[in-house]
Amino acid sequence: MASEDLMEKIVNLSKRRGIIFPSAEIYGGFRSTYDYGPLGVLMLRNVKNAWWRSMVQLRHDVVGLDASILSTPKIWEASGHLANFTDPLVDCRNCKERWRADHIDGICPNCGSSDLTEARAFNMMFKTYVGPVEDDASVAYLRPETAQGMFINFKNILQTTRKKPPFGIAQVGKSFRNEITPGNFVFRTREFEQMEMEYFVPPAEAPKWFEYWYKERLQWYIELGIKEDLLRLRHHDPEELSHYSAGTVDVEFAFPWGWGELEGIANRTDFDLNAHSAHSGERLEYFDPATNLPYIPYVIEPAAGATRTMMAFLVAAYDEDTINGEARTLLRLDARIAPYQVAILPLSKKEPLMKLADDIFESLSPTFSCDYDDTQSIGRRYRRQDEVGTPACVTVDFDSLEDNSVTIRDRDSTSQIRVPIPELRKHLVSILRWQS
RNA sequence: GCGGACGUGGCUCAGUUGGUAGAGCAUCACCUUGCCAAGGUGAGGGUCGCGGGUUCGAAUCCCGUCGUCCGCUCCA
Repeated sequence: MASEDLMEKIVNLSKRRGIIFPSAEIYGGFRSTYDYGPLGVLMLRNVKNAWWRSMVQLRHDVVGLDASILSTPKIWEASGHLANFTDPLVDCRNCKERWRADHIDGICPNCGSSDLTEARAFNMMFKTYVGPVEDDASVAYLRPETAQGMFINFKNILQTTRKKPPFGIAQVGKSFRNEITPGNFVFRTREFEQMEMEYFVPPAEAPKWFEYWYKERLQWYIELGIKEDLLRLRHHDPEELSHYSAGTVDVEFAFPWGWGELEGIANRTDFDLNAHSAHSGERLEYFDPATNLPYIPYVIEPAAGATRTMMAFLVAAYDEDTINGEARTLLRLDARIAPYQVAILPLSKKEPLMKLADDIFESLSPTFSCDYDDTQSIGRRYRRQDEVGTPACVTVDFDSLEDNSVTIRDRDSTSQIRVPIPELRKHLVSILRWQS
């Protein structure tokens, strides 16, 4: 498919089917904000749950956290974000180009003019005031990353969970960055959701775990159905490393406009624990009983964007094919990511067919996210479900009343099987490889 | 932030040289059909992004603003 159309199709589909709406449309829109609709909230939650499952639930060496978004400036002084998230920018009055003030010498590299505006500091953190008085003492920031929550709780978690390195702290939540240029739909927004894990290891083991995690994280996307050739690992050059990083590998996805980062796996060394130790006066270290010596662990951080990952799943799943000469749009989503796993479709609105379909919905909905659709022709309803990636449709027909069986129709192949209603749930669990 | 293009019902769009809005699809109701959409009848839905100006009169002209896309810049 022509890639230039693909993004447009996904944006339209998102709007049309209640996945993602541009926010505040009735007020003319509000840049870089999006609202996740009835299907989008299901899908985004599935992405986050799949991450949590693999990073926390299935591991005994990782625990969870949900830290505060509002945060004291002290955290960001220590982390370096107050200093390093600030770019001084100047504009050239002559040719209108904009430059980083610290990258040029008072002369516009484009036209040679020295008629530049004053340098304006641009900090990417959202600042606000806590309490009734807006003075310097009441300044707070919305966190630009969730990671610092893990570092400032390092001691709490060490003391309450009996964990010892190597161990991790994971968190899913919103972060805020006042990006100069948001865009590409939900790829870069000023409010976004992160899935981050800080994995604390003995310093000598850092390279080993760094490699372990970026390989592990790449596999996660593949395992959830993104084709391998749409993914790649990219090692950062030394000069592009963040202020805290001794090494970074990005997991990138082939978006319609090019490769884009889904996740960064960074070796943050002991930068953060050191910095918070120094600024807070608390000793953020691990006492190693083997050597009788304390040490400051190194941190390997896999940090993923939940919202852009959801978009990657949409892009990767989008497909158009032909059924009986008719074009069809479908999302080939893994059952774990799809908004609905199952749609229950009574062939007719006549009773007692509806009652039977209701009963089936009731029996399946505790296990699966289910949709229910009794409008218009059955073919149209299949197409509707295809379009939002529902992997299985359960069709209740007149024979069901006689043989106590229903049809399961597969999204990808459109093939059908007939199963007895008492065995329906079991069949679906098996077909969808459902695990929870 | 700069430059360019654009902004008409949920979606895709049409609206001639300014005279007070249309289509297809979608949605809803009823009928029909009854396993892979686009049969029938009917219905709802737009002060043409928003604000101001010019004009007897503006979706159509002008200004501002908000938003989208592309390029530049920027980018944990």
